[in-house]
Amino acid sequence: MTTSSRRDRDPVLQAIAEVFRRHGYEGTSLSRLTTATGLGKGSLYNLFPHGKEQMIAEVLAHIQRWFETEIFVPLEETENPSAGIERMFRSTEQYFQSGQRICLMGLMALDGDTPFGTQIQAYFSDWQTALASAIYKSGKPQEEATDLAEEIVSGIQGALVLAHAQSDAGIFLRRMQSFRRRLGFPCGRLQ
Amino acid sequence: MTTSSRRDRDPVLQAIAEVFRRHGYEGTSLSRLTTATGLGKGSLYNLFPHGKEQMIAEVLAHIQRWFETEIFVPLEETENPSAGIERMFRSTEQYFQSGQRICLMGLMALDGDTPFGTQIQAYFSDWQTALASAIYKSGKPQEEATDLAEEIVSGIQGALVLAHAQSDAGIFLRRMQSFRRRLGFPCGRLQ
DNA sequence: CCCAGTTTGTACCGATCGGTACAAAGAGTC
DNA sequence: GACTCTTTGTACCGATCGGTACAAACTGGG
Repeated sequence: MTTSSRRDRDPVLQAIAEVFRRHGYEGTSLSRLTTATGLGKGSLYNLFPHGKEQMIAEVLAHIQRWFETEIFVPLEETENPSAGIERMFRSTEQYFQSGQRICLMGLMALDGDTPFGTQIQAYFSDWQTALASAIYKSGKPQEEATDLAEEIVSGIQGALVLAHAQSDAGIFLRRMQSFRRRLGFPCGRLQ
Repeated sequence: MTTSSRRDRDPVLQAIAEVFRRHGYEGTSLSRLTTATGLGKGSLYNLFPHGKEQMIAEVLAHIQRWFETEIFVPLEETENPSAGIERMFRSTEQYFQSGQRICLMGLMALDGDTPFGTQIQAYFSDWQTALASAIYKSGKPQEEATDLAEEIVSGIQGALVLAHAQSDAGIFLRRMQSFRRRLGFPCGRLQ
């Protein structure tokens, strides 16, 4: 551990994540990873001794951590639930680059038999729980809060799918506005 | 063309489609296809001379055709828009096996650089257009009809993602009920 | 029953897969 | 500058990839 090691891991991990997002787990080959990161196999296997599986595991863990600290915790802890929810919308729009970026958790959820089922499950249920809690605190009855949270969390995933299918980021942003309206946030009616 | 040829294509195509659904395009290997179909490579390349790419192309075309005749056209042509919409919900629930089955179009939309972008685009915009038309005919203003159609089409995709992530088909069915409610269909409030 | 045409299994192709071995190069310490 | 320890590029591994060649087995029509 002379110089880099820890310091250089993060940007490399980010580049790797983007490859997984674009090609899925099985479509991500080591050659794609070497070109995307600019590192040779030697360096990659030095940083991630267990290869592809360690890479995807660390990428997923990194995503989970980011959402946890940046979105889920603020959602649950805020004393101003509306502000917390609005912050979630903004962070989400930013993270997914207004719909141009895919949700790797959602992609992995569809991909079938990964060994990360429980991790993916936790990601989505954490999100929904945190959001439901904030909506509940904002004054809606518990039952409705849970239902709205499910609607929004799944709706975000669907918006990403549709936006990507149509190559139209506007769809994603429009859906996000629709969720705000649904929660009674002031943001103007349609469009 | 002595016996089978045309007749046997369909069940084989169905088995192939299931493999694509479970593993994505890049994750679908010829060995998986041979075991899933029970056919050897020789037979597969006899039915689909251009290999994997022809298979996925025919699978997508088959899906497109099915939705077109079974859902989109009835949606647009019905004189009773509410009945047409309810029929769409039922067909959709049935097709996706109450959320246990994945939407291959949605998966391909996420998968990135496929040569089927326009086909995928058409699938979703056809769906949205047909649904918006039915909602409009049911009495909602055009602007709202378009928005609701976008909400529901993307919402279905998101419901599939979430249901698969949580291994809980109930999520999908609950979302579908929510859409019905949203359109003013009688189906009881929450749950 | 024979024969044209089809369907099938098997062997094989070069390319690429994920992963390993290891020697050369780099970098911090003294 | 010599000595560690880490990082890197390269060559190589067996396995599998998508795809082809082709002879044997099958099939219905005459």
